[in-house]
Amino acid sequence: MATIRDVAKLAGVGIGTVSRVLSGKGAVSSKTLLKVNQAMEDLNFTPSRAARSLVSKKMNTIGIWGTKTSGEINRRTLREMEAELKVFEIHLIFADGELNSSKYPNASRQSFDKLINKGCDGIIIWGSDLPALEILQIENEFPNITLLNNKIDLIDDKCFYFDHYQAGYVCGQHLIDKGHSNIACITGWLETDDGNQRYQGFLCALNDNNVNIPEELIFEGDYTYRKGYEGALSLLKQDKPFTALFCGNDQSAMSAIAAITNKGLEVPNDISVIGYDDMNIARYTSPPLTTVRIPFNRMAISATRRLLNLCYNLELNIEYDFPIQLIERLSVKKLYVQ
Amino acid sequence: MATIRDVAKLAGVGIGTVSRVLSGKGAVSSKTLLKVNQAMEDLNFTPSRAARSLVSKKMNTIGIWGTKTSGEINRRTLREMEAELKVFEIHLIFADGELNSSKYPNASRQSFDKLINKGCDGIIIWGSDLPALEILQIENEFPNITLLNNKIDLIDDKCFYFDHYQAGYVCGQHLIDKGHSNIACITGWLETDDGNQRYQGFLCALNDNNVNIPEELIFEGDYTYRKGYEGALSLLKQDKPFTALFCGNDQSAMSAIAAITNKGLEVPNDISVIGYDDMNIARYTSPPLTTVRIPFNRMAISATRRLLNLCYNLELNIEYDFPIQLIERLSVKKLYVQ
DNA sequence: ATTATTATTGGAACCGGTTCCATTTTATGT
DNA sequence: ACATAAAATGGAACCGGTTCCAATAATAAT
Repeated sequence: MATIRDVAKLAGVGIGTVSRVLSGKGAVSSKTLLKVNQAMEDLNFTPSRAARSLVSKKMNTIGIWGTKTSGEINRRTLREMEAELKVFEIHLIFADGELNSSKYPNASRQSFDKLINKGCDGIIIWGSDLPALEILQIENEFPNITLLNNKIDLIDDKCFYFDHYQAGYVCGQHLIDKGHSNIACITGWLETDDGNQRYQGFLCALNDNNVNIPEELIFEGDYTYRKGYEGALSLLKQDKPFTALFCGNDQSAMSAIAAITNKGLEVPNDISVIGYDDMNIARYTSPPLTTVRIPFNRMAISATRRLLNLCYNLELNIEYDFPIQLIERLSVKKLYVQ
Repeated sequence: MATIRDVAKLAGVGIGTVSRVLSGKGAVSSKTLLKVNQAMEDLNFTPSRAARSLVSKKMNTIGIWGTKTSGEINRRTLREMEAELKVFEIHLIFADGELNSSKYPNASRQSFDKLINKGCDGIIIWGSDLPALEILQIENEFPNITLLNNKIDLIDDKCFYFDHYQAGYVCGQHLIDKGHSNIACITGWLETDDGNQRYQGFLCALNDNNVNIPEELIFEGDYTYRKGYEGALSLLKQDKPFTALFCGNDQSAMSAIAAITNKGLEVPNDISVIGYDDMNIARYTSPPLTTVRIPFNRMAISATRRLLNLCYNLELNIEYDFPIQLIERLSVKKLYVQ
């Protein structure tokens, strides 16, 4: 509740001096420094965010935006992002328009305008809901954006993403290396870029090894438990036997395993299953899940830092390379030819 | 970027008039209203949050605070809370001090002061990390708080919680109703109130039915997958056979089932398992998980609304009663005495 | 000792809203 | 038509910081 003028009066100095102490910029003699600090202490003074924002035209707030996929944002990831922000007293808010951009063309664009104008200093755009062209347009007017899990060549230095294609390839190759050639697939959400990429990579691995996969053994999922379960059930019903199953993420892999097990089959003895993400629970399932690990947190942190650099002229370290890693556990088994 | 003065100039009126149009309070003739609205439209005017906050002394932001348990905050819950807030253009921020209050006494209290002074208008305190006495003290100085998953009698109208005791009781009773009398338990995190309550309720049910449970069959967990897995392994190693297992939450139940299965036993044929929470995945496990459903989202929304009422003199509807519900699936089986 | 530099300091002006009151315009009553 | 009440309006003052510059004090140079 104490203002800078209260502090100035108590310390017997001018408000300019207090301001200089606050910012640490500008010369202040050591005696005055002491007096002012004491006064601030005595009055339990905290500078008003609002007043600061008013003059600096910075909200000290950044937003996360992403209509579709942000539902799955991991709380741990958010916490780590916040830890980065807290150092600079920046707030993190959710800038999701619940408006779907395809349903209301320009709606998302408008919500962006408002946000960037008044709501926050920069935005992390999560996922690939917005067409690249629109993002480029936005970036042109408002350079303070960063892309997470999306890649646009023209602004590559603001993009943080994995090579999902390669990760998908690794999964496919792994199943083949283990001797499988009758392989089924429950895809991720194909409306998202990354869902598509991991699927294409997987397909490419099979192709490179001259393994082909009948259409009936491809089930289009959407990353949910439900689709994983239903997908496995549906695949099992086809008249095409398979010994291995690639799932677009761990969630669908887990529920697919449940479905397979509930049908009286065994993983991995009857069917091997490979997931994608390495969720926490992946090591505590039955059987423990073979999957591909994505260092998502590190990526999110770099996206955050890049945005901080953009918004507040900082020079935090950033990384752009996020290697994926195959985690072999017990849900994929070597197939010996009888 | 346009200010209220720009609008006033363009519309040919005074700034007071524009302000009146903005707030909707105070008399404005219909012609001026039209002119002003047109000017705002033309200039794509959005009032500055910072300027508003400066004079209103409201940050239009509320915080969520909770050091320990907030790690598990469900993203869906957060989204629903935000939907409530968005209507009033209120931001939601995380006010977590990562400081543990027991490790740094008063640290949490201080972070509170700062937050309430300058950072946000009110705070939802999640869980029971802070001692009741301290919360009461805080509430005395800063009435704009709301408790989620915590109960303090003196400020009951600001508390939103379940009867975890009763829910625990229901779980215990259910196992007994199904004919079990050799029952093991992997507790939730006993350092949290709700972890304790569900455990005590469970114990009470057994006691009321004259079932007693040897100490060896109680494993102290902490809600994590890891402890669920380790706990089940540890219980299995004791020399005390049991036919049913109560777990403090679904996560530990799931990993306990995995551990049991990996040891070559079957759920529910050898051991019945009951969980707690009804997570999304609970219906897609093998076997599908019997559990108790907690309408957490509804509770969080009421806590949010109550806080809105407090902070901004609103009168949104609130509910205080959140009935729990036993969800019977297949992980608990009726035991027939041989 | 005197002047030129440099360090320190105080405070007016400003950021963009809201509040409030004096003033002008319009409507109502007789 | 005139007095009076009510409606509409303009803008100064303010919220609590930052910025910037003129004024003053301290130090160095001649």
